Amino acid sequence: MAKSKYDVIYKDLKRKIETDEFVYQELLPSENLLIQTYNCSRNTVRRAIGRLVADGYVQSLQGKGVRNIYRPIEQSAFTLGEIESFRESALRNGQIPKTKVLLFVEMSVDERLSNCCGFPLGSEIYYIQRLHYLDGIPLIINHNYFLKEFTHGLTKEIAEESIYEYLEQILHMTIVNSRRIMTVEKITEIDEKCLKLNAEDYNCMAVVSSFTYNSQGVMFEYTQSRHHPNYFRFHDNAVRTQTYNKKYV
Amino acid sequence: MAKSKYDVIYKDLKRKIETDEFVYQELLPSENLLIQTYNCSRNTVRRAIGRLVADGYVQSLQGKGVRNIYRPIEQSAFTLGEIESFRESALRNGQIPKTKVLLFVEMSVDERLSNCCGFPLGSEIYYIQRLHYLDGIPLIINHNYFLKEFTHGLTKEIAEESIYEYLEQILHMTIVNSRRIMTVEKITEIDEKCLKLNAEDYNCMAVVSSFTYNSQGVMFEYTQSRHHPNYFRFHDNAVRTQTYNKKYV
DNA sequence: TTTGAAAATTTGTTTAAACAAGTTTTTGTT
DNA sequence: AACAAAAACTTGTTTAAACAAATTTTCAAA
Repeated sequence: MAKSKYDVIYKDLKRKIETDEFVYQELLPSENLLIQTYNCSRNTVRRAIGRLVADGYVQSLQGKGVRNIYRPIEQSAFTLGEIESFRESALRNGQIPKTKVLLFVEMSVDERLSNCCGFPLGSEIYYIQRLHYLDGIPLIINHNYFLKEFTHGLTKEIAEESIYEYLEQILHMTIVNSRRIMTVEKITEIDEKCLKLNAEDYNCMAVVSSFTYNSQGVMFEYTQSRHHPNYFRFHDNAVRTQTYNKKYV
Repeated sequence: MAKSKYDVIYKDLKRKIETDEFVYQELLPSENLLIQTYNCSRNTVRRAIGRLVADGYVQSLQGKGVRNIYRPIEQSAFTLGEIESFRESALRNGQIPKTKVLLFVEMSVDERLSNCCGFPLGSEIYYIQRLHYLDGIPLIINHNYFLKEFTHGLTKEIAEESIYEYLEQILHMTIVNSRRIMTVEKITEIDEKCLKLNAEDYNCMAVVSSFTYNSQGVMFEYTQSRHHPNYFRFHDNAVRTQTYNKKYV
């Protein structure tokens, strides 16, 4: 697939950081050098670096340079700031994903559901319950609610593979962004049974609620992902915006 | 404080979105119009919009425009992608923060601590336990570990107010970025007592581990924030990077 | 009225240039 | 050798311009 120049540079720098081609705690080559290396303009190389900063791979220091502060993290972590299907995430980490469809029904939105997900009352939807395994261990129960209007033709078979692949490649839907809220909630009987949890041991779990939008600005998916507390791990990097005077060291 | 132009535009657009000056689901004024409004270049206005996209406030659609998809969220939520002290976050949400210092000691890093936080064995540190209240309710227990080398002169009194304010304004430290990991963990006796938790009710809690870096690339702070499960709420927005062919709505 | 091509409009990418601001190195003077 | 000023180098901000790509609008022909 044709890529943009800054994306190629971004990925190349990222790789060089991850493979220790750039030394930890050292400065990356200066913008001027990178411009020569990649034969591009300053803006383009700065755009790539900007993404590395957001990723927490480097920190950029006026007058000094760009310092590599990347440290490898443990596997199996879900990284924030990206929309990935379970399948994509697992494959990225070299793990073996398996998905079992517990429930696949068509229904319309009642008041309770409308309140928690925001779909209009009476909307026609697909409701899918899926259990996700990683390397044979049941880790996540997903409750997916898809607006039928935008996801025609979903089947149980598709749900066993990858729904996003179907939406993007077959229906040519453009998935734009996803708002997520993480909370801790009590486990239910379903959680207990499916994830082999023991309330004596863990009576809570991590819950990620996602609200996903297409290019029409419509929220077409609401998903509640209920994670085994022992395996849940979310990563994030925050950049401090200078509130006061900078200066020093 | 002197601000950059794009930051002024960003904040102004953000305000106009939050106050419904721009209609939900409608397109914002085109870049050309914004250029006239703010009397700036296209790059500058695009930089501001880029931040709104990252915030999940708008979605930007080639050939169409920039659509307002902002929905107000409940208060008391901690938003990812920013480094904020408890105090800053509370004040931003118009809540009354209170902090009680449970423990303030100077110590050196032992093997157990070195393993979980990454400080070199034997480093001199401040170890601070603080209980944070919001509107009178105890919500968070923080275990802060600061490298003494970079945070000289910390006192219990400062810890009762704002440590970050001290580091930035008095020591003129530049805090750059913070890596965070969210997990769910068993509650301890301290948690149970301080947060008035009941193991029958909740035997787990949300834990946010932060690794914070200064402008020298040194991780000078490790903090474990243990949140009351009932009040913990983390927000995030993810932008889908097109994996396949776009095309269509 | 419908269809389809052309034009206009919108966002996306890339280059170039200038100046500001912070840090490091060099240089010259004492 | 020590100090201070100057120069060089680094990232940060802003403007300008050109072209690409996607969508919407216009308009002419059927």
